[in-house]
Amino acid sequence: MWEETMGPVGKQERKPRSDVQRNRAALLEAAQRHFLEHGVGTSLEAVAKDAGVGPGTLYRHFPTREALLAAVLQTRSEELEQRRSDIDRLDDPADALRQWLRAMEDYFSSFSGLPEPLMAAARAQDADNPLTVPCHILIGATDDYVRSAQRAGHVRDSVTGYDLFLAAVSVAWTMSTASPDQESLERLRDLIENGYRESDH
Amino acid sequence: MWEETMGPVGKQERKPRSDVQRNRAALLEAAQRHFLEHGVGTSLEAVAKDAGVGPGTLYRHFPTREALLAAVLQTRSEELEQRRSDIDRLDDPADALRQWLRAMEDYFSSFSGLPEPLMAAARAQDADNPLTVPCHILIGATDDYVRSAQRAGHVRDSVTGYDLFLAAVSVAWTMSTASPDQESLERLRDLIENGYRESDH
DNA sequence: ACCTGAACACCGTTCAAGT
DNA sequence: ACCTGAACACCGTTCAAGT
Repeated sequence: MWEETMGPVGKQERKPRSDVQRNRAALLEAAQRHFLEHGVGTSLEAVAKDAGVGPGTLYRHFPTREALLAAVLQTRSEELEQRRSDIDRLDDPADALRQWLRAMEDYFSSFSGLPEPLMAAARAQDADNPLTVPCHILIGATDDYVRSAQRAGHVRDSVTGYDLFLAAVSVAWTMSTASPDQESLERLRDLIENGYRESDH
Repeated sequence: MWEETMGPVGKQERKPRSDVQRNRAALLEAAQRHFLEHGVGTSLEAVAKDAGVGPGTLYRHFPTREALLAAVLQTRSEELEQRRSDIDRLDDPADALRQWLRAMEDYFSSFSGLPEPLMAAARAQDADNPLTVPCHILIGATDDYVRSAQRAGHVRDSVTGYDLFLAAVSVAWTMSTASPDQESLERLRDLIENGYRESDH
């Protein structure tokens, strides 16, 4: 005695049952809180309990930890998109690239342990990984900034957006794992910047 | 009815019971195999079973996963030491530094997942972490190579051994997590080398 | 269709009982 | 002193039973 899907097309357009919407929202809210407090490896059982649902409900909504993570990251992705439109107003392409790399670092630092699954999703092979999409968007954006800075003669021709994406994830991972002092962190960023910058600038 | 420790000094000098030696050796052998096959996060229960001892015996010998890991890494550390003495025979300090960084990368790639606990141990605060000792040795060695290359004018003055240690661990982590193609890996290494190299060389 | 929660498997860690 | 293995706690994941 339940509603039928409308047509042969895969996507059923509307009418998610109200409890479904409520459960989904509660799961996302609880998951975000637990990711923030205990990192991306937090107990999913605890998330479900905190959302007031059984573990089965969590798995029905989000079949894998990555699926849940990707959904929770949606908000952060929108923040990053916002920041990107600010960066795009800058005149200096070298400055834009630098700020974009910092913005990505912040994004990668949203939850402790986030660099690991993101890095794993960055390889094109994992097409079924829900985190692959945001990764590829970021790689593409980085590539835009890199090309723009290259046209202005600020960045070596051999450097790609993928390279600097990898570097940014690495820095975020180093930050969260080794938690180096501020000076070391600055020197690490300088190292990378010197690495991609064209020498005569 | 067991043998007493000899004096008030902490370390009891000799005579570990023969079964103790055997158990320790079996644990190390099994652990190395499991670390190689399943990474540093492998099941300790399985290691104990494979060594033919109960879980309690494993914990008695190696109170933490890091302690077991540090003991298993001993062999690799000796290999690295050997490689170091080869590198020390090189004339070009820049070449020596480059080869040393590669040697460290190989060391960090001994087992999948090794970069994570090593990075965590690199911060001086974790003095009780058994992995801190090998880390500090490596950082010190890297610093020697960096200074030597700096004296020859090959490396920027602002760069430290710690920086390049962090970079090497990051590269190893990127390799094992994102497993990039060979080209990306080369470009990542180039990025770092361009980052620490003095421009006029 | 969706939810529930019991059930299963697996693992880390401890500790009382043995020798 | 050292070993054993049962015992406890915790978690991921599935699935039969409900609505």
